[in-house]
Amino acid sequence: MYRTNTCGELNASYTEKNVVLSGWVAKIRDKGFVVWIDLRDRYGITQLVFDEERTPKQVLEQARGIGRETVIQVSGTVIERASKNPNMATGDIEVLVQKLVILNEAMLPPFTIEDETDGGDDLRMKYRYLDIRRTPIKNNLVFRHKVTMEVRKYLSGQGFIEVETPYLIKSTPEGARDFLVPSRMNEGQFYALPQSPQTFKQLLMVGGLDKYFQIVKCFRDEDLRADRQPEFTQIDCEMAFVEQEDVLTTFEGLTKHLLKEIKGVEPTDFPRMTYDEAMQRYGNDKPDIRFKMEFGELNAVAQHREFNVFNSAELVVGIAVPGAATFTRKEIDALTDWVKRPQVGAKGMVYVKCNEDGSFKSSVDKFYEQEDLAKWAELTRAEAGDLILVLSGETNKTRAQLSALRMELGERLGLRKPDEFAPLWVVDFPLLELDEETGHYHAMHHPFTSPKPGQLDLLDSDPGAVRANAYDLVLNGNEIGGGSIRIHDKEIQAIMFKHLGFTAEEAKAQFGFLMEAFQYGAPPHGGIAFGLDRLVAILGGQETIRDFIAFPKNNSGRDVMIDAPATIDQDQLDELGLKVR
RNA sequence: GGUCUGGUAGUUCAGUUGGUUAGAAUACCUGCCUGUCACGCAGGGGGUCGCGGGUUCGAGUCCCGUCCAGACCGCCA
Repeated sequence: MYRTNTCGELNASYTEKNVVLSGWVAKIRDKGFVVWIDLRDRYGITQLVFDEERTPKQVLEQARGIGRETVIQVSGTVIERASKNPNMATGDIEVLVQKLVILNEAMLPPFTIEDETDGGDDLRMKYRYLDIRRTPIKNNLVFRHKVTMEVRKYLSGQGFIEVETPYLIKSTPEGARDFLVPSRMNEGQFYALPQSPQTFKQLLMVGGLDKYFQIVKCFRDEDLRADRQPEFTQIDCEMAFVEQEDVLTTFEGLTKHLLKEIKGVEPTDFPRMTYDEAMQRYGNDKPDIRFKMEFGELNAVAQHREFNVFNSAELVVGIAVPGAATFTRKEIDALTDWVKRPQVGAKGMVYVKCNEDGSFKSSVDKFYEQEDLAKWAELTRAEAGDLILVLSGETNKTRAQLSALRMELGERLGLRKPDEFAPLWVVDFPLLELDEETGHYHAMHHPFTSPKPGQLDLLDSDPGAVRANAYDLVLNGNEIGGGSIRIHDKEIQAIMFKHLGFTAEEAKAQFGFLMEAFQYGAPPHGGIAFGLDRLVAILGGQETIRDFIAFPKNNSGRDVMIDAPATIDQDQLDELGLKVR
């Protein structure tokens, strides 16, 4: 028997009991007459004690020579500590060791296995199995387990069943790039790994399963970010005989359940905002509504003077930064430089300080009267002591720039509190989006999304104006879920494909199986998919998802631990009929 | 595809205007220490300054190229 107890459970009630513990040597404190070893396992740390009076001499010497991260097994007696440590769960006791067995020696680890490690990200990823020994990472993985258990519990309780769908499927030209898998038995042909189980879950609805979910890996061969991995996990859901309202209600329920069970918070009903409103008020389709700083459009009160920058702009829009009138000229210049960086791309920035005495001091005093600036303050809901920042230019770009500035300031001013949760639904997304490079429209969500009733005719006259039965669940400035009511009619699906630039032949080749299924009695259906990694990270109060994934990829899509991707043998290539350029 | 930041001891970092033998902390090793828990004290070992080229009397420092890492833009139906 390797252990009678774990390193996290012993306390004063075990005093005088004989126990066997196994774990890793986290730390040795050799005080001469006495040696302490912190023994660590998944459950916690228990202090082992060896001394000159009570420990066999040979065991004491053994303890002195042991290295960090060695795996050991000890037998001994639980005793009350002479000096207790109230900061640890097992701090009242220690184990007086009589026998020590080295189960496996360890090389010196390249970084310290402590909560605040000295290891950088690169090293931690290379030795991820050591990183996982650290409490913060271990806790993140346990936390993720809790979230997925609650998801399964809740959805199962609501009558959903979990169904697995295939990972080896067919490549589709739309959307993200596919990861491809060559088929040995069908030389020259390839499977693709699914970007999502979209069509399969729709076919499950045609199959009559009615309520489906799956916690499932999805794959997209696109560049990574702090919150984006090439393989990631979705909570994928679909329901039959539902309208948008049914889906929103069901998954607002799931989200509330998670917030309650995981974070102990009970939010009110989630606010809803149309896409257009979100863009107008926050310049963003996933607004962080934990803080205000809402956009104020200033065209009407800023385009009647001799300031040509504003007069020639499609949009003049500002935000009021709370309490920021005290910013120095240097700080404002730095902010101006920040919005002028290529990543943001603003040409310049106008500021207005709202002084405590009700007067205004701005960078455009030469052009505007105090009463003009008072109107700006009114429209941006600025109060005395605030700083109004104004950008101008082409509408979409300017909104994106001001939104980036708003998020940055929210971050800097500490308004994006990780323990506060502000969910909302963004609804009525556009059905189509114009690709500025090609001049073609493509589906904003995906090609199976249904347009709002009665808007089919608009597809020809004004495609950009058609709204979809599509919705996103937004939490703290992150899209954590998105879905739609799907098309379940073959004719409408055919019209959609046509507007997306598919010929009838292409549509049949790519999605003929789906169109065919629709002819055999497809029920009205819709669903949603949550990004589990992102959801877990946000619930855990962090924005980077890597520490909530056991073995994540780095910035360039590499697994630096196993060193993948890698080249393969010529034999393997030959067998697959492949030639590498 | 692009923008920016970084790469110096096992690790995390400092290194001024280009100037003598490249430092600190931590980790590691040795010794001491009668209750530690970030133990303490004394001593010690440890460097291809990412790599290649250039400028210079002289390069960790400046220039060019390149590789690696991170953040972001594009991209992510």
